[in-house]
Amino acid sequence: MAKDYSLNEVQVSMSPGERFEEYLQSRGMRQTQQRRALLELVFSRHEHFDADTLIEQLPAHGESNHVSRPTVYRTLNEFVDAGLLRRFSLAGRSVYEHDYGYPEHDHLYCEKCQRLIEFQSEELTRLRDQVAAENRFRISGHRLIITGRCESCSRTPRRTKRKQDRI
Amino acid sequence: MAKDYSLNEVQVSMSPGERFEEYLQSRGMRQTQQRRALLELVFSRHEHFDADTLIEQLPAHGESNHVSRPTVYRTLNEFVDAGLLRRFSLAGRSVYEHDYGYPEHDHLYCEKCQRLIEFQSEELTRLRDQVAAENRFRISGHRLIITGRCESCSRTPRRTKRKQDRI
DNA sequence: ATCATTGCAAAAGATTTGCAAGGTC
DNA sequence: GACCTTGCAAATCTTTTGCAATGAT
Repeated sequence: MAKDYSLNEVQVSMSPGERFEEYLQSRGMRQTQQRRALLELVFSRHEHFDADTLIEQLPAHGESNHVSRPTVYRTLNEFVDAGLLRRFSLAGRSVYEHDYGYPEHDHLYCEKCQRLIEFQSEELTRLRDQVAAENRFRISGHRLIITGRCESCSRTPRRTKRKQDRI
Repeated sequence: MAKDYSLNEVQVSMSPGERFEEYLQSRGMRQTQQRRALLELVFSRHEHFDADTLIEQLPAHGESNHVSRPTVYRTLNEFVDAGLLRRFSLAGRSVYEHDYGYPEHDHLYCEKCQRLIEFQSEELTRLRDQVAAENRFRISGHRLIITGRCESCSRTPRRTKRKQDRI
């Protein structure tokens, strides 16, 4: 299910931390405890996450390395700005994933277990470029989400009624 | 820019109104002034819209055929449920478009003028089905959004800094 | 010392919900 | 008349912001 990260890794010269440091310096911004803690947490694993999930995984309010909610949001925006993370909207909220050093890919989204499964397709890139050319459109990116049920959830009876999905 | 609706129209036996009526009856729900007004407005033109835009286009508070905000949201959910409208998330809010009787398509999204341009691609459907098959994934639908700049916005200098997009 | 950053509280934007009054079948 | 719907107000959820205190360079 999870893609083989190393096989398709894009060549990068800096670690996410180094790249972020450069980003901060170039803008007169500062290294802080909070930014370091979040960078570490975010790049400690390769998963999709939203702001709330990230906050849950942070040390609790009061413990060291805790980061307040507004700062989490602020820093996620910085990561996106710095090209470290990519963001997209799913079911009404923002979902984040690694961007820096990670190959372009798209997703299968299981409406039952809510899991995102990655896949890569060069054909899609070609198709995308062709459509854009036909429409004289200057591409900055794309996002394909195929919705449905993953293999294991297909074996299960119909899902129970849940809050309507807003893809 | 706008697709030729009639050329690719899917064969349908009922009008949106008839279909919605059937949906209501089958669930013991009622025809109301508000549902009629919204159905009429929504199917009077083929455009993408969000709840707020729709509300702006409704008769003002006090005039006949006005519909309250909560009822607009409730009814949009019903339209989606009834298969009349399709919904997706763009820049943090829900966008709606005709579904019933309208062919499957995808979008180019101009980050500058925020316009959605439709396109159809059978190749994409094939690609999607193939990816799903490879992952033993049972498809219910998909959504491809190509972001960038439309032709006319490409001729313009860089866009001014705006609230970050959350595709 | 200067100026960016944080946390708090509060605001803001989108959407939903409880409930009493009103409308539809 | 039964019971679904509406509108209002208020709640909820996600994300942002003003501002005084704190921290980084």
